[in-house]
Amino acid sequence: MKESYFPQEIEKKWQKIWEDNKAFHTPDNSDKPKYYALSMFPYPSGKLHMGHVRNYTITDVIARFKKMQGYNVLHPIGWDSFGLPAENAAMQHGADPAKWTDENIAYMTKQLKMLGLSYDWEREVTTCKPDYYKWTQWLFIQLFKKGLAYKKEAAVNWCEHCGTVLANEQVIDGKCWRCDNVVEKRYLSQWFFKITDYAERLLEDLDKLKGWGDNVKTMQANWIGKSKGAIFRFKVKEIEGLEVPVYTTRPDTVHGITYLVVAPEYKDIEKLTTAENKQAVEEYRANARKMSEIERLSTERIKTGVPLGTHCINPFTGEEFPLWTADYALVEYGTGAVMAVPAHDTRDFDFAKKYNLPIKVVIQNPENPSDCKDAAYTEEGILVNSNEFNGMKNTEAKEAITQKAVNEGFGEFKTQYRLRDWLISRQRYWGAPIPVVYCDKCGIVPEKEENLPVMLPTDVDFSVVGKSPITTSKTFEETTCPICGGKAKREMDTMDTFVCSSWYYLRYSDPKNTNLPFSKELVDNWLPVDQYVGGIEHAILHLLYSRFFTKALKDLGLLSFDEPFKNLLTQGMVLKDGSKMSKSKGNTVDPDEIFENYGADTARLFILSDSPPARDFDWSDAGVEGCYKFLNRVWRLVSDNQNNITKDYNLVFPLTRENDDLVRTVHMAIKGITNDIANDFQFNTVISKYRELTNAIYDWRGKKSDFSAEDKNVLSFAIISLIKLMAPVTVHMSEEIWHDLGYRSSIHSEKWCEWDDNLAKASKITLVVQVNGKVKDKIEADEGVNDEELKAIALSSEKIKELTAGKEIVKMIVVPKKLVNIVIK
RNA sequence: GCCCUUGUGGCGGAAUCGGUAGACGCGUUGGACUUAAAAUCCAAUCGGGGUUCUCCCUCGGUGCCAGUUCAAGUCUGGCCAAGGGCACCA
Repeated sequence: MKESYFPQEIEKKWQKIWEDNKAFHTPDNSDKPKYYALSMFPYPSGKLHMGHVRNYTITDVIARFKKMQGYNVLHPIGWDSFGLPAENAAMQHGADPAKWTDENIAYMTKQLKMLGLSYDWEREVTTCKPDYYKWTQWLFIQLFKKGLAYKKEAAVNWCEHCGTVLANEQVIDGKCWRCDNVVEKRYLSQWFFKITDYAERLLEDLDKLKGWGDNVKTMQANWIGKSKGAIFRFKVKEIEGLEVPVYTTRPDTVHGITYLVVAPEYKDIEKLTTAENKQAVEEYRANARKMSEIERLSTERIKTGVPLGTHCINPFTGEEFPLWTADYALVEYGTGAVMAVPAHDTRDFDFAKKYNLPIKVVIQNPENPSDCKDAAYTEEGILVNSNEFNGMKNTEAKEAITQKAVNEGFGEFKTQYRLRDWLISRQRYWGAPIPVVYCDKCGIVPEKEENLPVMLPTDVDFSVVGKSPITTSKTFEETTCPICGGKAKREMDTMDTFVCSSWYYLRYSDPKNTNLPFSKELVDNWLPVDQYVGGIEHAILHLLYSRFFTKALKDLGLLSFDEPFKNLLTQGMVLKDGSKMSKSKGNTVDPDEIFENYGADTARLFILSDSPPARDFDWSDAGVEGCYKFLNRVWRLVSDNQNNITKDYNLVFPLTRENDDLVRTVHMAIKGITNDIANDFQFNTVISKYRELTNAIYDWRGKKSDFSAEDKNVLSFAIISLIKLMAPVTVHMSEEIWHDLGYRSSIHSEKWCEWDDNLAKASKITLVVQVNGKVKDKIEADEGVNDEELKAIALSSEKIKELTAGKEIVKMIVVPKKLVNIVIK
């Protein structure tokens, strides 16, 4: 064994051996129970960043730990390789997106291997390869046949910078999630997945996800946005047979309506506008169209609107009230029309104040009645001015009033969701083509399954501006109809990359299947994912889409489970000097440099050491240095003592006192480390326990001048246990030391260390003696003493005698083997 | 406005059940080794006060204010702050 630690040499050597031996290949058939550990797969952007390093290290340690615990572990990796950056590179540098992507994958693969990750490379999946996107297209067709994929004309989010539409989930604060440019509304015919059909199940099943954090679950619940209320239909006074339906969560306030608002884009708005009001309404609508989404949705903005000139009748009161249009009503939500009750809604109140509309109070707090002249009353209360409902609690009136509307035929109970259907078509080249053709005779027709994949054309011109490069292909658009065989045109849009990433974790179970995206047997065998690890930024997007896909594929009979990810760990960001690492701030740390200077084991150890995985992690050069020093310290511990370490050690009890203590310390470390990993993967405390154990062995060693046979056995036990406990983290160093100690097989196939509960505790206890809850003394006692003996020991302490002299002892509380509290008066 | 998460030394963070607050590390300070440096090792390190001063005693302390309890970082109620999510969603 070398005297000094040379990580670069060791790491290269073992990486090659593991690769040559296919050490991390996972068989489908095994007697062992399965465990599926998964990191969110990367976009091949070019180089790994520290966020990747953290993500993959966490999952790798979990995978290796579970393997040592006796599981058949599936730990795959792949590439989310469709998407705009490849296409932008093509446009800027004239590169071929496929080639650009391949080169990035090659480089990043090299980096992943340098990190010593235990991937089964035979299961690698790349979403931009035809053998993968064939099945993305096939799944699209299955969804289409089920009515879950459909095309419609709709107001959609358009990003001018990216030249494509976006899903609602990809618009953050009115801006594009990728380029941060302001998104505008356009009316376009686009492909959607009917995720709204699954709104209730997606919401309800969140309760099943015990292994997910509440933050992610509430984000999803908010996004789905379920609310319960009522639909009321109001007859229009001036137009026979025309009704305006509204959705409200406050049916209890229906007697307080003083006007009604429809969105500027409301479908019947032209019919509802009188000739005198037409010009003003048209102007208002034109203005609303021009406004950006951000401006329009700003809650800061003063509300505006114009009257339409027509009126509705409130069937509960017979009162007439005017119709207005105002852009605070949203066409996409509810019915696009709102009943306005200014007395009990702050938005309606502001609007009524501005336009001098009447305010009618119908809910009151009997203790402290308000006339609602200065502000809306939005709390609970008792109904007034509400005919037969007067005196009823408003919470009860909600149901009673809706029931009346149901009975009389002008309303119903209604549950409403905010979730909209998922817009999946993109006007871009580098994505999976939507496998659909347009035939003049047969209409919209899916491509025949045996013709899949619909290949991306390669004869395209990336220099075009203002349209998708795919439209420049001379071969792509013209095709024949799969039904009638006549001339037909292909769909020119490709799919959102989030479609590709919504099922990749299923493909890993059966990555080479050429007949199906995966066999039902294998997917049911491996899934659900036991531990998924990734960034919080996917809390809604990817995780919601994947849950939807799983449920839809279950309904299609392709698999048998309805949630894909049993446990989810959302790791925190990697920061430097308190802020997120980014190129623009110039505070990035290049993983390559760390590997080169310190080795992957140091990088792995450090990125796990300072913070629990879910929290943000502050990268510091001093911290890396500290971890490197620790590894050197461990190395020296072994190399300085190698003559006294034997792999065939044999502990014979009883041991001498000091040796007994060290053996107990090792057992405590095994127990503590195992429990810390089981308890939400607290790797930071795991690593502190590596250090404690190392310190304990050094202390023990410092007291020895020569070694007895027993000493050698105990030292061997301690050091070999330490190396094994560290193996999931410092994968190369542990393997090297293991072999230096004479073992032939890989440490990573070893069984995880076990502890004996009788030994995983100190032989002596420190009895804490409190008087009235304050610590007054600490006394060493034997581990086996009972409660009565502890009381006696406590009372025999000189200090305690002094403090209790002349006082009455009211009672004594004993915490077994720990503490005695003496209560005195 | 609503929802979620988090508040502990100079810093990152420990502390299964309510039972010794500050593990482990970083930083800092002092020391050993060395011609010197690097590396390594040893020691100290929450604050106030006291003292017979390398020992030791005492009071306070986990965002704030109350409460429950023999005992609260931990439980309950009410606040405050930071981060994140949603938001003219009727």
